[in-house]
Amino acid sequence: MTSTTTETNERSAARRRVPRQARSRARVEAVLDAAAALVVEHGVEALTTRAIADAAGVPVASLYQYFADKEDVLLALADRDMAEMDEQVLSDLATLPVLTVASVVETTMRAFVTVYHRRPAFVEIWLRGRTNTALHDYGREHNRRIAATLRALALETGLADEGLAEHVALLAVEVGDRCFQLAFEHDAQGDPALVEEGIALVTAYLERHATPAGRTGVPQPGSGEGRP
Amino acid sequence: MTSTTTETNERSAARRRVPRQARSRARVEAVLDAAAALVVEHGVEALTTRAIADAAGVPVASLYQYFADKEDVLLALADRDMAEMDEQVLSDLATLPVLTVASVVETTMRAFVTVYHRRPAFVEIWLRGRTNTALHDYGREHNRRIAATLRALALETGLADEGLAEHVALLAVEVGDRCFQLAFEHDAQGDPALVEEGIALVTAYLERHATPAGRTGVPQPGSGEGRP
Amino acid sequence: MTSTTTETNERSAARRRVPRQARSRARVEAVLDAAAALVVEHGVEALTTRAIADAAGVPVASLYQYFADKEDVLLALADRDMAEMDEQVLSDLATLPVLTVASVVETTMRAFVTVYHRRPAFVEIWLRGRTNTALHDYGREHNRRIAATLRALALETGLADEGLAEHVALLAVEVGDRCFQLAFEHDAQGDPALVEEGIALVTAYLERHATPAGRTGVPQPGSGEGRP
Amino acid sequence: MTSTTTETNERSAARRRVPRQARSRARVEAVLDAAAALVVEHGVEALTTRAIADAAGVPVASLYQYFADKEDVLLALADRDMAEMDEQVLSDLATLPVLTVASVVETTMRAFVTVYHRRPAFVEIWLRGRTNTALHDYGREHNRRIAATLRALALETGLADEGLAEHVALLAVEVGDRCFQLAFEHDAQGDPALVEEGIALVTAYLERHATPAGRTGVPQPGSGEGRP
DNA sequence: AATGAATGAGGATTCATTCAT
DNA sequence: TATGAATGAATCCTCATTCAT
Repeated sequence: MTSTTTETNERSAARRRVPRQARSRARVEAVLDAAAALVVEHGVEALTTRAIADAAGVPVASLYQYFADKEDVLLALADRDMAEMDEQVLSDLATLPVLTVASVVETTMRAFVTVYHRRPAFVEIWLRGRTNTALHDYGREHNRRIAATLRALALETGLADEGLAEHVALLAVEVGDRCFQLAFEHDAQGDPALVEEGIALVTAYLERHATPAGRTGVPQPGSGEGRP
Repeated sequence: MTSTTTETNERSAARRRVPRQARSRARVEAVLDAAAALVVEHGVEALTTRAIADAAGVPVASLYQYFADKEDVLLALADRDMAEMDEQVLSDLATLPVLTVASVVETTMRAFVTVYHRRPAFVEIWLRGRTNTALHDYGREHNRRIAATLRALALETGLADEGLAEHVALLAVEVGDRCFQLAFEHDAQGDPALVEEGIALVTAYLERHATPAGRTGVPQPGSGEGRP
Repeated sequence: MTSTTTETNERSAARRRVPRQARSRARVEAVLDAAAALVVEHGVEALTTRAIADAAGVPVASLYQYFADKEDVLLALADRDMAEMDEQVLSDLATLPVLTVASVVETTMRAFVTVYHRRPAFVEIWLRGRTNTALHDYGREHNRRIAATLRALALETGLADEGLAEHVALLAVEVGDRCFQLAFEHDAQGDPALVEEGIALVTAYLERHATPAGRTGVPQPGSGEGRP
Repeated sequence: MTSTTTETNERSAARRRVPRQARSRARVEAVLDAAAALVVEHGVEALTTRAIADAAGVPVASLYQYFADKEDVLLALADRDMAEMDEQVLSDLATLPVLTVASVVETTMRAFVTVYHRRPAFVEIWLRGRTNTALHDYGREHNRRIAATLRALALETGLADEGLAEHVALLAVEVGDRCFQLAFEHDAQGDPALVEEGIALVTAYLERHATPAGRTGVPQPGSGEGRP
């Protein structure tokens, strides 16, 4: 299995006019942290460049040294947590001795919940901030990437065969995503009942597209010599 | 069975400060038509009071005679089409001689598609306009109402029993909604494959919560003395 | 002879999005007066919307009620004085018992000087403010109009015949304009010697394109029953 | 006759804080070439330090190593072409066997046209870029210098006598300049008719200030032992 | 009921220029 | 000499909404 998303999920190239490498690490992080705090407190819609700059203790103009524009800050924020999300999913899946559609779905979705719990800002940005167009698009795009990765995993391991269309995988991810949005809408911890139902829902759907082995289980591939 | 939503779907009471009766019918319709056209052409985000007023040929200030605020226009627009949606769903369901979870889900979802095809503005507002906070909330609320109605129908007809939790019904509706969002994202007619998958997905999920009769079928209740 | 410019010189229609009639006279004048004062004091380049608004005692937003944008204010300012300029030219020309190229040129150019003396802001805007693109364009356009009007006069009265090309008239006006720019560059009253030279220059040039009568003189047409 | 302008036309001393010698020739030229290209493509107003730096492939900060500030780049650009202009005028004038006011004016003005044709960037900067304050001032200043030089030539050769005031010479140059601005406003090649008229105009004016010999002709001074 | 007029309240960006290294 | 990084300082403009009439 490979990374959930290719590299740390690079945002649309066109957008990133600012050389990421060049960013002064510490200050950039300060800006992101400040933005995250503001988002948790007031929501994505209320975020303004001045608020971020003030909270981070940098001039507004410096924001534009590190980020292409305001939305780029938001996307960087999403990127940061999403990278962690990807890692969590990967490492959790790696612990499974036996893979089934059900166990993969459950493990993946619980990994999401784990990160949501750890990152309140991510809940605000990723689950509740979708009214922001940039985040909306980012969400679609990332879901597409996740779907592709998980589909690849399923094909590699034999949980599914080529008959598993890409749009089916995407639908599963999108739908799981919506379950989380619902579960975390008013509840910072996520309504457990809704999370359970979400897992059941996605599982039920994907089992329809699974191979017999996908339902009964296949051993974790390369158990022992997994790739870095 | 009763109306899919109670009355013509009253938007949050607090919002509607303007007496509906008082509205000068013709002008209100002109405003809504103008807004609908603008939304179809430029999307929900680009809608401004002045644009609406200009397009409708009324002074901006008059908008506030008919609507509480800008978002109220949007909601009225949604209401208008949503009422039609509810009717379509009801009448289509009424034609079913035998109800099953599968047939109810399919009929309902196809009724949605029918209206989406008929109302391009509705696609723009309801499926693509969710970046607007008011519409986002309206969507959640309406989905909740649809879920309640359909759940009531399922309980009445025996497709499901009391064990069918409200949040399960809501999840099904929300998830179906997401399928439509995906299907209509770039395609004004809706990607047929995604629609099919959506139907399959919701059906698979709800059959898990159905009674045996829900899977085999129950006769259309009161077949012969249909509702008004 | 007709008006120097058709109507009060309407600025490019495209620009004027704001209905002039609707403007609350007094406030608009206040804005223009404030802007004029600022221009005289700090020059055209230094003019900002906030400075204008503050000086006029109106909110910045109100500026946009009366004017399409910042440049529109400048153009309105130019319009105001230019209308006066046109009138001065017309009435001064009307007093000439006999018209010659020389007398028309001299009278016209002295009328300009008269208005420049009366309107310091006009000197700043019209003669020194040409670094502003909008004013630059306005200048070209107005010069074109003046040239057309004066050429028409020359043809009507026989000072010149059809051989007087439009671009010749324009060149004469543009060149006279440059003389004024030079004369008033550092001198609020205009360097008299340069003004004289300017008159001589334009006269010498246009006499090359004049009819014999244009050099010897023709009676003021309609002397006695002039047009309204 | 001496150089049209003293040395390579030194821009206002105060401005040039950067030692010319110190400039890394190649990079300086790269910057100027890049700036010239940008000016031709987007006009003077659109020029920014970053655009120049990017196009030239040097860091923005390095610009300040070679030039005092942004406008200094523009002025250096103007200088470069203006030096060529001066040379063209001088060499063209040197070919005249007989000097008259008319031939000097015509030769000079045609030399300008020659260079305008050769240097599109110069047209953009010198003729169309006058909305830039620095260039506006540079223009005035250079015209003054040209006027002084040509007046000196006229006095030396006897085309005019001491009665030819400096401001007369300046007016002639300024007015010729305006003719070019008009001729090249929309036409990269310059409207020939306007150029002709301009020559006629300036000639007609200066002949009023010429000596009889200025009208009939004087031999090219030192024909045979030209200047270095 | 209708509306012309007014405005409060921001908000995102751009850019030339300067230093510390 | 070269330059990556930082930033001070403004600026224009939009828009929803409210009154007085």
